[in-house]
Amino acid sequence: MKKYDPLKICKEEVINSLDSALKGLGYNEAELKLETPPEEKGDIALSCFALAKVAKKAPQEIAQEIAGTIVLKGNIEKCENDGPYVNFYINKQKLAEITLEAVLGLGDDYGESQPIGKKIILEHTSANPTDKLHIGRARNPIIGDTLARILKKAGFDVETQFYVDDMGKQAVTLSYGIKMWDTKPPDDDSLGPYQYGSKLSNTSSGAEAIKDMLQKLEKGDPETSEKVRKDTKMVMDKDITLSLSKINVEVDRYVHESQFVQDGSVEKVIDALKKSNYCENEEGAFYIDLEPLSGKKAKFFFTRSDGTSLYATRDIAYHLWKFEHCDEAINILGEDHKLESEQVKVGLKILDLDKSPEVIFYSFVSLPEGRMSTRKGRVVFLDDLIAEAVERAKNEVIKRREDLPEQDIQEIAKMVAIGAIRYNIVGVQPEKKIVFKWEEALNFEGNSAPFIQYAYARASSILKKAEELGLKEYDDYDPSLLDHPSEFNLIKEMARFPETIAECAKRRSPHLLAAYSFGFASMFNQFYRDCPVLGCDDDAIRIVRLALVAAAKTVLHNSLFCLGIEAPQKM
RNA sequence: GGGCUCGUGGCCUAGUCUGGAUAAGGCACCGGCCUUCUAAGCCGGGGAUCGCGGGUUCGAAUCCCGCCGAGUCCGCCA
Repeated sequence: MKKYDPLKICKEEVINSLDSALKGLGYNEAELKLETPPEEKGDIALSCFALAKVAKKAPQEIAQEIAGTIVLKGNIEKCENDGPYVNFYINKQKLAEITLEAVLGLGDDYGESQPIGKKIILEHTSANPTDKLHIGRARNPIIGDTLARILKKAGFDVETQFYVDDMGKQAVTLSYGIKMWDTKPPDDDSLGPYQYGSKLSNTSSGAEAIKDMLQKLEKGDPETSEKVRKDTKMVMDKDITLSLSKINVEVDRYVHESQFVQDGSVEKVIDALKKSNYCENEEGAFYIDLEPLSGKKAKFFFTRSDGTSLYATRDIAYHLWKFEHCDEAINILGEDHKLESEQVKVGLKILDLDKSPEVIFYSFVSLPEGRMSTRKGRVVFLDDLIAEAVERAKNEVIKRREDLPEQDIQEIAKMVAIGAIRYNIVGVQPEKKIVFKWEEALNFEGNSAPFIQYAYARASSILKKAEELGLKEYDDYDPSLLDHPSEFNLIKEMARFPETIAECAKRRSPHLLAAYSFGFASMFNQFYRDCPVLGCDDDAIRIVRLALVAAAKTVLHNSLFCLGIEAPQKM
């Protein structure tokens, strides 16, 4: 497996020679942490501060000793002492050889790890099926889908799930809004069915009707269940699943909340929680006191006084089911769900489950005017963002490529627009809040998806022209002919891809992949400037550069794929 | 008021987990590069008391404490 990870091969060689050198010098218990030195100071470095502490010697001295005794072999050609550091230099031609072999040999599989044999259920989005998605909620599928793609590449068996809330007050409110629409439509035509139901819930008759429907729903009344299912499905199909597919997000499984009420598992959760020592009762409603269990000064109500369940109660049943089907569960949730998530974790612990979901919380997206609010009409919907992005991208394409037919322009505009949206959101750490600005969300240059797509299009264009020139065979390239720094920088960055994927998966950090992809595209652009491929007058060099371009194209493709961004052949 | 999160050039972000080599990019600004594979690109330049104050350490953007500012939660809502 390690032969698929060129950088790892080199690092292991460094570790092996360090091991023997350190043993020879009497530093037996050393734990070796390798780092990446600044440019021009080699490829792999060992800092000797930790050793200095154990050996009670100056780190400079130790570094010097190591550099003096180390025996190098394989792909490492040089080792230098620089102050408290030992810097290792990889043989550039050899790195080129093993990297190109790995990338060209594996193609789309380059960067992929062997199957780990672990199943992860990754729940994301799970937006209320009451309304269309706005850009704040859109952070959820973008983080979730990207992470799912990365985890798959890293060897996990991943299933993504969307938890459809077809129970509870909001679902009933939607249904009631739709029901009343026929009898007496709202005066205010800006209201959607959910907002209408919500408005009616402020009247005593509305509140009464909703409460009545809710009880029927929870007791499994067939007519009510059927209506709510139908109404929520309508919103899911029309407003949510469709929007998600526009940004390249396909969810593997939609899990309905009602399932857990109907199969009795929610009832079992309630019974079990009631037996807990931390359970208390307030006017007929049951709750768990969270303070002794998690230090949070809050009451976790898991039934209403009429005995019906609450959201977190049902979520516990869902998680019990989840853990019957996976080894690890990851949830992507808005930061407003922190307490609810804590309730679920506490509930699972009370029910003696030793597993707990790992949760990634993201901060809200706000507008420059302030927090988004549907009620105040201060909101940007995902569909509108997409439409605007496609429109602007189309103008950009037309500006540059008036030669292309309408259909190509449209396709490229779509790829660029969706890419820009996804990249812009996934590039930021989830816990940082985002203030939405059109010019940033639709940024098409610099650190953006189109920058990466452009590098891909350039690589594609070279290969296509090569083929037209009859140069489609470059299997017998000779890596030893490479010697330009831009070629080696590109190779080095390429060699880092498998490690990057593994790191992103381990840290559950999709934003690191965005940064890597941008850096790699930048390397490619520098190579493009410095090293003519088709125009190269030496046949053999042209061949090896073609191989390099093909490999770069593969890495760009694999990066973009994991980011859920399409790779255009031309733009 | 209490809990959790965030604070890095004019603006946006990486680096924080795991403390180490001159704090890394992008946008904007200034100056260059299209008779050679797509200028959505490339090269150069200016611009940072890493919110503030203490502490730990040979060494702190990074770890600890306090303060200030912002977000979020503290519903028999989801």
